[in-house]
Amino acid sequence: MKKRQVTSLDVARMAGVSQSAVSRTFTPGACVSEKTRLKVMTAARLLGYKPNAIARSLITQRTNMIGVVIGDTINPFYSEVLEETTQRLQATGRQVMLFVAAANLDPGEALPQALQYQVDGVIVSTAALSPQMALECANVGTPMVLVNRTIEGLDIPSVNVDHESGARAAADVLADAGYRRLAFVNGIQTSSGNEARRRAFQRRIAERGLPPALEDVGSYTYNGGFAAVIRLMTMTREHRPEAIFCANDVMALGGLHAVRHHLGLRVPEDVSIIGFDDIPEASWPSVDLTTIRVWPRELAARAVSMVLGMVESRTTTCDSQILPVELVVRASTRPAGSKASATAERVAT
Amino acid sequence: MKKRQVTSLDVARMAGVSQSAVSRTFTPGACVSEKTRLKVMTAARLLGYKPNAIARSLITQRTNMIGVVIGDTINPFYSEVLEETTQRLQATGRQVMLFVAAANLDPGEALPQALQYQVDGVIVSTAALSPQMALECANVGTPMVLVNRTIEGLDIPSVNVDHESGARAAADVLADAGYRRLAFVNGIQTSSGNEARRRAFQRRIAERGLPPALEDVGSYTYNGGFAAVIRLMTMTREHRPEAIFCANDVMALGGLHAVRHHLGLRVPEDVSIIGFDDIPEASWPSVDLTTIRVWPRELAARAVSMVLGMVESRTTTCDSQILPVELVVRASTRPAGSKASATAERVAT
DNA sequence: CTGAAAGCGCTTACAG
DNA sequence: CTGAAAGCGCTTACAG
Repeated sequence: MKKRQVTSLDVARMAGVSQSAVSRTFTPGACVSEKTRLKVMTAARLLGYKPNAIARSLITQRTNMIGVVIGDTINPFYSEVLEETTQRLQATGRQVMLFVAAANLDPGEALPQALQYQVDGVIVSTAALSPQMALECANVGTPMVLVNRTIEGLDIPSVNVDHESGARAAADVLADAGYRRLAFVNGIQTSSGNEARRRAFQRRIAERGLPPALEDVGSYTYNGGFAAVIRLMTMTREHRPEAIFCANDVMALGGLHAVRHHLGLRVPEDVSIIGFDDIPEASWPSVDLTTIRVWPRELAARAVSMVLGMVESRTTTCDSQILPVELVVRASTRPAGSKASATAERVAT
Repeated sequence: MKKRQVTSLDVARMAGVSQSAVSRTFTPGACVSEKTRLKVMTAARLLGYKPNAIARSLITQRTNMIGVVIGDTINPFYSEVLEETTQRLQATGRQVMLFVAAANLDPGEALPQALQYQVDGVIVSTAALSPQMALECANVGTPMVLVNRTIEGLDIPSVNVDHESGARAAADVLADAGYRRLAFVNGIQTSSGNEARRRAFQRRIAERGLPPALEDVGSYTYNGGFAAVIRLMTMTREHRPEAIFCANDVMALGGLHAVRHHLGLRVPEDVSIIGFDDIPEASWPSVDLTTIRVWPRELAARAVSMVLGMVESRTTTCDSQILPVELVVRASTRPAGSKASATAERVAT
């Protein structure tokens, strides 16, 4: 059923011009007389001709495709990153070649595949990513930008939220509320963002004179957070944390539900919970989660202009960026003293 | 910084064989002696050679790329469809070229773009899609499958959930509970899925001897559902609905929150609410939404095998499929009589 | 402004 | 099994 493609030669013959003339007509800014252009356009319309982007890519050495690899599409945070990335790329006439890394695992063949398809650049937004992959990319000279992560030892351009300020703000909120026994629920421990949050949180706690926070792992998922919080909350009374900071909102949501509906305890009376991301669900009245707000769409926007900038200027380097975050105090944490401030305060970064 | 590409010719020279030999080594199932293969592989490794998929596509007339156009990535339902689609496609060595249609609008240039890139097939999962676009696709002979929608007058293969049974089940639940004044919140009225649900709901209501349901529109979004339900619930007492069926869960969630937290009313005591999709949030204890469960991943899986089947067999037609749905009774609807059945009942389809 | 021609990097009959 | 050669559909110097 696949019909033979109509090519520029077909159009040329019908229009009575050379094949070059057809090509020029479809190349913005090429020299063609109005008369020729008209002949070509009518013939093209009649035949239903559309230039073959693959053939063009081969000769121009540019595909206008950007590889986008993403880890966890189910997390609303990454859904927004993906949507914004794609729309921005489309707006500039680029195509996105999408790769989803199974369950936050190393994207494996994604990068090599993308490179075989000669993508002009790559945006990687996935917790797990082996340095080898990244190196391979660098070797081919394909621009790459990391979203919300870095790779130790490699100087790859990235856009990150300010993990440290966010984690410090979380520590401060809990310390201000007078808690002493805190806990931290890791996402994926090999993720650079997780590490940044964990370290900054522990350090700030120490600065505030509190004992180190207990740790557990929730693999960045709802169920993982649910289970981790159950484990923490069923410890003996002397160990049980008074407040829990989860490395992302999805886990915090799981934890919140575990506490309220599975353990039958109250938040924040029995335990405070704080998340990271401020996904839409966090502000639902029935949830009302204290969290650290980030701007996923801004993250995406920066990443897109970074890759495109590198593609245009034929570089593989550019300055990394760090975006500010904002503490959003809601009802899942106990306020400092008696005055409950439910307003969002800007975090100095 | 972009280095000159390593080509098969470079490898051939280093290995001391013809360029054809190199090509054969990288073509599964081609005839190459073990000796040649070894020479080629070592040279390739040394040079870091990877076949250029674009050049290959041009000559083989097959890109192994599938275009995927999606409407609303933020809706968890479509996130799952997208994730499953992509992973399945990747698993067969295909690439996905992603298009996201802004805010459920007509994808516009998405299809033409995809066609210029010579995608082998297209999976379209977006509420709005102009028939012209679809026709254009058909004219090029590119296989296309629609997910959860159809196009009136065109016989394009599709995978749909059983909108009708689902809507009937919703009508029955509400009629069984003894309600008389019902309402339906449309998603997007130009969406075929919305129409199917609306019509089946109204028809079933009539069959049960109830007056027609009031209607409003919520554009398939949380805020849209929130606003629509507020409008419905602030009507005069004699018009105000006793139960509301929303065309998807996202709107139902908005509606639920509007009722509980904005209007300060109780669900289901003051009004029953029922959704469609059974997204993860619907089963959160604090939500507990009665809904119609569908299987987004199964939808995606079918769509993928349909396109791939057509690609393999060089057809553009295949049988459409309809997947069953299941009523999930939770706490947002009043049970029939006094015996609350909180278990899921299979809907006959 | 226009056309003839080379060439992007590959696959695949074809002849050996 | 192997190599020389044609050709996929385009862009772009080059000469006119």
